Amino acid sequence: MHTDVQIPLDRLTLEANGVPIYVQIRDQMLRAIGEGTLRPGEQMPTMRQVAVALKVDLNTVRHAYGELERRGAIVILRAKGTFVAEAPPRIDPNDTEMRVEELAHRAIAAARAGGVEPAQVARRIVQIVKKTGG
Amino acid sequence: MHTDVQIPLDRLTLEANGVPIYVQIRDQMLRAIGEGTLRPGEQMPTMRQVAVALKVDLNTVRHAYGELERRGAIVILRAKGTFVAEAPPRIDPNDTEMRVEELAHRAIAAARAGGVEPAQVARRIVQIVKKTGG
DNA sequence: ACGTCTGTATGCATCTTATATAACAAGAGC
DNA sequence: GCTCTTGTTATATAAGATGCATACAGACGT
Repeated sequence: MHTDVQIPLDRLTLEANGVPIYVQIRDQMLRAIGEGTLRPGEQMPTMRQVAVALKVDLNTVRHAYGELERRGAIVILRAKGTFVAEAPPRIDPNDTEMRVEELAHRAIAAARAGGVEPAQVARRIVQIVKKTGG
Repeated sequence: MHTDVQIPLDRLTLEANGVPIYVQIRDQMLRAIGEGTLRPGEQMPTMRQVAVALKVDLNTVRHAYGELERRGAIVILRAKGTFVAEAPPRIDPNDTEMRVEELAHRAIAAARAGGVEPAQVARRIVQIVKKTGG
């Protein structure tokens, strides 16, 4: 095997700032996916690859990947690997509505906690999506 | 006794994202100080005020304040209160911008993972913020 | 002196994080 | 079939984070 997914492996870093390791991994991966550094369907770095690269325990990486899966960002396939999730089919308009609501509130909370104007984040989202296609 | 320091107290929020509480408090305070919302010499919210406002243990707040002191951001005076240091650590000018970038990308990833158009979430954010004030 | 506000400190219980080790299970390729 | 890779699970251990309760100590205003 040599389909090397090292693109995001090199960017992975850990800071000793009190933030749990699995949170740092989870958030950095999430960002990589949002950026398009990792594209839908693409293989993610192996749990063991990440564990070795960051010198952390396999279970810690699993914790991070588990959260990403619960959020629908990735799909974990036993014995095959983990992959960036494809856009799931959304048929129920009501379901979509609620999801949007929740996502919006989450984003607002995150922005405020980060000392940032939510509207600014919203504008940036539109900007990025417009440029990258969405 | 009423020199109200509630300015930053209202802005304090806690997210259930795996980041330790004391880290969230520490970083939000650090930012408030760095961007001048809390000015040098000004009194900080009392540890107990923060504890009550966030419904968190006093020791947890103390942990956060302890780190702020070690970083030279604040000065703790027993029985008197805690105050913003005269020369608090400067904040990276690009900090806000980088944070926006991070938040935007994460939001995009979260939206797509939920099968939702990021732009739709962005619109809803603006809508909510406009109504609620922010 | 007294009461009240401030930070400081301790003990205990509980949950979470992280590591280390080890084994197990399923797909892919030879 | 065998082997390699991948994720999965389990156990033990240590350290850290959080809460709750309780107490202590110093400064200040009256």
